Amino acid sequence: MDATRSYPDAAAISALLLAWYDRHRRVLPWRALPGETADPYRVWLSEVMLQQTTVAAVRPRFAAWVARWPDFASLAAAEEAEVMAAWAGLGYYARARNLVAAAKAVVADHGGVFPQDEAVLRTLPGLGAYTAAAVAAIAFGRRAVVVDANVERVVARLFAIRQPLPQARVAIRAAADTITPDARAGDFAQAMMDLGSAICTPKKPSCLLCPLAAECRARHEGSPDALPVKAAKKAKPQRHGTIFWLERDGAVLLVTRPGKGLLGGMRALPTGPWSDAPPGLADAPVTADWQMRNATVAHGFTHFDIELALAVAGGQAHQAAEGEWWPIAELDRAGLPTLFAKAAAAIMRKDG
DNA sequence: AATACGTGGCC
DNA sequence: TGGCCAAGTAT
Repeated sequence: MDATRSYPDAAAISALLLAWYDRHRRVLPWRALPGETADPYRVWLSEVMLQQTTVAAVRPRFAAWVARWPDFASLAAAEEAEVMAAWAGLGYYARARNLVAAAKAVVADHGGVFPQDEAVLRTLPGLGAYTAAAVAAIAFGRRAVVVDANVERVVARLFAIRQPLPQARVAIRAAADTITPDARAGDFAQAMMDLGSAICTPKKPSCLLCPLAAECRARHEGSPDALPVKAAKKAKPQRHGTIFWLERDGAVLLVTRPGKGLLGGMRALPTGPWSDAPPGLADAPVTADWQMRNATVAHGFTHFDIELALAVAGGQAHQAAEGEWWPIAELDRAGLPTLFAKAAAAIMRKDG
């Protein structure tokens, strides 16, 4: 390249990237086709579903969701338990609670019309800095600095920002601001994310296919795959617990977990305390002839791993238990988080 | 600022 | 196969 020219060059980047996007943009169910107007509800819903969640996982869930709750009004009127069950398996369940709360706020506080202003969007539950900016840009064409993990990676490489994350976020955001155009802000944001997803990947980026290669400082300096630098991960603690499977007349006892915290608001199998050592039969939901199974269920959360023992009882009369008796044949429809779906599957396999 | 908060796919 | 990673938010 011309050594006398400075790079990365903001105007060149947005023009090159938008031209690339016009040729290579992904077709996604929530994304407007060229010339179409985006549906703000669908944009918002997709952005929330996509928080820390892959396109492949979201795709079928998005279709089912919009078939059931096609707009803010229907979602605002939905039964919370049904919403939580519909979210089961997607993780980060506060997102589902916040979807309902935000839909109610749109109806109650904004006349049923989704606000277009980034700062107002930011006040809705579940819309943080990223999502408010993404919705403002993608749904409403507002200029907004949209920074997700893809943009962080692309920008860290374009500008060769070597400070480690998360401290680099300030510099990355400032750099992203300099390359965000006034026009086609939504396309620019989606283009950055498509580029990060398909070309400027975390490992083995395809620089030979990258429309921004000539503008990329990390590329010129030799090792774009080394950026962004990330802080070392902490070790995950190992915890232990017991899941209690109580059967009666072809039904199993389910509880609803407290509204906040881990798996908050979700249907679940009863568990005892989760601790550093196997707790055995402590805190069983009722007094019964509990039998410990040999197998255990292992599950990894973001910040700890857990191994759960399985205790089974049934077949005799016992005291009233708190919860719902759920037909085992319909357990698929209970909306159990993956951890409990795994445990139920293990128990019903009989090897559990 | 640091931590809590899920899950599935990929290599 | 186990670590890494994903269109983050709330507190």
